[in-house]
Amino acid sequence: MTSAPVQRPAVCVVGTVPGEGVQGRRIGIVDLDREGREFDRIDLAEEALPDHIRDRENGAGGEQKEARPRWVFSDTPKWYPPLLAAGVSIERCHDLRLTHAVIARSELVTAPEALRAAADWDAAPADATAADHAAALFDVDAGRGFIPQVPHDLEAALAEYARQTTAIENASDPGRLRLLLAAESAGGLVAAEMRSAGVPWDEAEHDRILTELLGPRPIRDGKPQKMLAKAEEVRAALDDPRANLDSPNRLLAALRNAGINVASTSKWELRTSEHPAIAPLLEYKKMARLLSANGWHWCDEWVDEGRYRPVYVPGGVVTGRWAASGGGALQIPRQLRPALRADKGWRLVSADVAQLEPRALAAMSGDRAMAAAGFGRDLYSGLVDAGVVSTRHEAKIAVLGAMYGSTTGEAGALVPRLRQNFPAAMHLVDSAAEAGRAGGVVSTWLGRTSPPPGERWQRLQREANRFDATVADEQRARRAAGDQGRFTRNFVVQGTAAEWALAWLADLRLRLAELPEIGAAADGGAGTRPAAASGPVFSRRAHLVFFLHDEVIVHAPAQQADEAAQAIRAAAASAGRLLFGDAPVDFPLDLSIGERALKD
DNA sequence: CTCAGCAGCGCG
DNA sequence: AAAGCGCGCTGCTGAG
Repeated sequence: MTSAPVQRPAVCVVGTVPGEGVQGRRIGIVDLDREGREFDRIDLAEEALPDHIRDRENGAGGEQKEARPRWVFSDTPKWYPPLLAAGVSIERCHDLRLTHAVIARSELVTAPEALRAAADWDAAPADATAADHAAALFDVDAGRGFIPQVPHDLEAALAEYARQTTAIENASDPGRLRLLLAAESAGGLVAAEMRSAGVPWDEAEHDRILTELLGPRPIRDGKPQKMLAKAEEVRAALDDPRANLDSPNRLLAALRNAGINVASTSKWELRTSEHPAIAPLLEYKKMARLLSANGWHWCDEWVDEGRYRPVYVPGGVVTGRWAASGGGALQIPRQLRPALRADKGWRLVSADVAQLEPRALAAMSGDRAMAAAGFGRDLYSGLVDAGVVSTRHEAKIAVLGAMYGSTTGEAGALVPRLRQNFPAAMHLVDSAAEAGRAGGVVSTWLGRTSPPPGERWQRLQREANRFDATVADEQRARRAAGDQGRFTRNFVVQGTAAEWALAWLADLRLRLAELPEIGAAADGGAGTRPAAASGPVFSRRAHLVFFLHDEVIVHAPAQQADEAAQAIRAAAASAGRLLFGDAPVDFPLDLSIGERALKD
């Protein structure tokens, strides 16, 4: 056995190294101390990596738990899924691609030049789907449609890590940036872990819902019977037996022929008509949507052995929100929520934050009046009680209007009342909008910076400033400036809310990992869990299975559900303190424990 | 035939 | 007659 290392690494940089031995690819690992100096370097076969990392995480060789290193990865989706598949999870990482994306653009970074020059780090994430077909893409589509990946070799990782470290150290506020980057990287781990664990999904319940609403599953790709019947109902009401309901153009023509005067076939426009064809048509459209987006075909493709495994893309939205790339994780219709169902002997603990974005705004702007209006209660009702508006509905319209930049209609009429009552909050979003209108950038609370307007935007502004500019030129430019202003106005709020949510997620992840593993007996005995559905990492304790902007779902053994709920609450409180210190803003949760993940 | 762009609607 | 942010996905459409 090896003796305990004299020095404990703060950071371990992982990457591929040249030289393919008989055992396949080799992986290098460089240990850095707290000052970033290299003090050990090893290399090993790729197959040996999971065991090596497990040993280091478990403290083999005398390392204490507190001494777990931060693993530096080129791209978490490239390195972590194989570890999870081997039953290995890690505590902390530094994702070079995610970090690069933030700090190459952050206003907090004072010397971004070296980072920006390293353009090969400015790439799309490795995507499981793309990776599967990477070889084919190379052969067939070389140079076209190929998603560039970041470098995965050790030397490139070391060089980029050094550049990033320097940039962060020299930032105007390194602490804030480090907080953001740690949360961002932790998000990368969570996304991989959630995909590995999967959302427990009751396929029979899903089928039951579809059958109830659409009729039994049709053989082959036909339309289900209730949908066909509904279509006939519409055609009868239109007195047009050949009307095509699936083509917007032809549907519009059919509606016109029936004397229904609408300019488009969208929902809100159809609702204005009283014609007897409208009600069944709206029902038909809803059915068609359910069938195509989350019907049987979707279930076949995305649900396997009782687990729904969407692909998450952390940092996929410019504001810092996550995106999805496959499986539609961000748009599961509420109709289908009952299909989320805990395994036997387990529970789903679901929690969402009430009015996260306005709370983030109150906190970051230090608006004490707004914070007080929401403290310990529904923020919208708080606005009514404070006499700012007269109904909860008005409060919601006004607050959303303030954050989105509404100027007309009901929202436009209500926003000035917020400006009067919450000057600090409104000044923050108004300033952000002004910066955007002028072509500038804005930053979130922790330092994520908005992308500057593009070349098209700059051209429109130039054209409007020429001596021979037409009225149309000026209109286009003004319009584009307004759009950019509303974007930056919303960016600071949505982005800061996303930071709070990431901090919540990161903290929760660590708390859940501290919960004890339940014993084999407590696992429920025979047949309680689909054994193949998730790896050993997630089969014995509460773990995250779903995250959607301001909402988490934890799958927990029944006897651990209360502890999981407590962890969710504690993590929310911790996230608030971490970001906003002692600011008098709270982030109350709606939390429920049950076999299903039903809200309300 | 492929494919980018759009409409429409789901989510926050 | 939909105003006002950020997304993804599906199916239709018109162009090549």
